Amino acid sequence: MNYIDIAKSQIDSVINKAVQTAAEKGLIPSGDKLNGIVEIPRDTANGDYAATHAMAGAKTLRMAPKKIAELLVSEMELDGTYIEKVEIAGPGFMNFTMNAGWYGDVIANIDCEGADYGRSDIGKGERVMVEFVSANPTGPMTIGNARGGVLGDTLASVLDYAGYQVWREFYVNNAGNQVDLFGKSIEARYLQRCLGEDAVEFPDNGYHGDDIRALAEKIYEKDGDKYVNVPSEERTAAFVAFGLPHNIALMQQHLERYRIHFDQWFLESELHESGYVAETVQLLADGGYTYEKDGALWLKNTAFGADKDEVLRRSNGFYTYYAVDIAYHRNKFVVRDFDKVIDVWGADHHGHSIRFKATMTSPALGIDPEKLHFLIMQMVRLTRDGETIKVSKRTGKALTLNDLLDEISVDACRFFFNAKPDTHLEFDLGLAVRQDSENPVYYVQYAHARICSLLAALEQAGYPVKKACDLDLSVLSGETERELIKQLSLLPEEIKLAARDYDPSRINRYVIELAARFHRFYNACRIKGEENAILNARLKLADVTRQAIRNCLSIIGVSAPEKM
RNA sequence: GCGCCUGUAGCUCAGCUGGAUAGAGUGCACGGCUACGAACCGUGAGACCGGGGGUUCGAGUCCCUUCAGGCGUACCA
Repeated sequence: MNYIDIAKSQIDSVINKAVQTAAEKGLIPSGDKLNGIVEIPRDTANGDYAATHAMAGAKTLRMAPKKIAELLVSEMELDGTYIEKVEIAGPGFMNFTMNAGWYGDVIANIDCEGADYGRSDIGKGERVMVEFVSANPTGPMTIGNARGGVLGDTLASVLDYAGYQVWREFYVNNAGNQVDLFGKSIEARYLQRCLGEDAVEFPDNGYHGDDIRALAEKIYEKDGDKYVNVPSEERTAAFVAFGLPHNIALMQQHLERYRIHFDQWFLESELHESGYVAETVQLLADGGYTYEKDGALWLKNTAFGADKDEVLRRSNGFYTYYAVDIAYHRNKFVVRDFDKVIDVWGADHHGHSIRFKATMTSPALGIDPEKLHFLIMQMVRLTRDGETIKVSKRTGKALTLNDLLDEISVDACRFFFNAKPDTHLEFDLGLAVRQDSENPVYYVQYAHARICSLLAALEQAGYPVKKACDLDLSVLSGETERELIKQLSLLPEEIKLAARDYDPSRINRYVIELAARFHRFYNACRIKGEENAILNARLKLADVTRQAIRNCLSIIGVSAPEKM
């Protein structure tokens, strides 16, 4: 249950009935619905909820906002609602205060829903795929993947809570140019290992990382110099066949460490081998959306509104990533029939996403482009002592995800990287180690641990937590108590908004505020030693807060420790 | 040049479909455990919301323009 919705809809209907009554009595010109909204005021002095209808209706009713508010309030029927009182303030706000019954029911509801508190069915069981990370298997994952991983995984959890049927997928680029380069890079290191550093030149644009040397070394340990005298093509093929599975297994291992688990690792090679890429390109050609130029096959993407055309098949006969991507998305929608697909991409792909969206409108593909959403996350800026560090996988200077996890706990890392997608995230390496004490994740975890020991201590003293329905929760009328309950009531709404806006970082901000309000309550209100009615009610409040924090941390993929 | 993202307190960032006196955290200065966890709480100082126009009862939020930074604009992915 969403007690925000309940309160808002009650207020909305009370206002609309008042408008009708006033119109019937001839106090206002018409009984049309007024356009205002019901919102939660920042300042608690302005009540629990505020309605703007009187101000919004000033023009159509040709009356002063305050006058309208006075009229409406005098015609309001509050019986049978959660509303305790209505006050008029400021330029014409109608401020509503909820009664103790509402506050009590918020707690009783959480008590009843438990681990499911926050769930809703706005997703209606639609099947949604979240494709994320999808890092090239040519090297280790970077700090950018650390961000994309948390973003995708947490978004998937949010969508799950919002009632979608979620599928997590990793797209493995195990074919194409970069893989060739990968093979040639290992080849060069291998030959250098066998014949000496100066024996062969390292390929232009090759992968310079130490991981490539390590792969060459592994091959040498296993097979010695048996590849020195075989044709280059055969040699690189063997190295790729060894290197890719090795790297993919490593990525899986590191992502599991990062608490990310995919439902599927989809291999690009399958699209080639099944002939699906060729078939998809043929569809576009048959539709008349392609042309040949300089020996290559081009897609008339400008016909779909893009700013440029794209090469689908290079003059050397190989398909481009673009053609393969089209085939992959056709597979997602046409073959696997997902209702919605979200691709989490870095900002360095945003130009591609715009052009790709245009391609998706092609009638030849049979895809509804509205079902595809790109979540573009901005780059992580790595700095050390305020200076920006340029990172590149090719030069091998990137800080890897696994290195990062050696320094920072998974909890802190996941919490830190669950930031708003469209902000440029700054990550200071000098601060990385200190991140432990600075990261707000510990603030939230502390609140959880605190509640756990509190409940344990009180239970030991003979005060176990009771069921909400056996308690008189109306005694929770203090300011810190009510502020905490209000925050608790907000969780289902927050998850809904996070799902709607594809912004799982809302959960971070929500749970920090929830922890803050608990700490405030805890400092202001004693539990032990109070008379039984108050003791039991406050204990219950602490208990449902623990539950809500737990649910949030579970969405973010952060542990909820009972002791710290 | 064109396209996308960003510009809010010293620093890192919130600000929901326009709403009341622009908020946190951190840092700084103070104060709070003979009381359920002080990894906590409270008080104070700190903001021409990048600049300039416009829309209206009302703009950090919408529109135009301008400046600054990031990322794109490959027969790489």
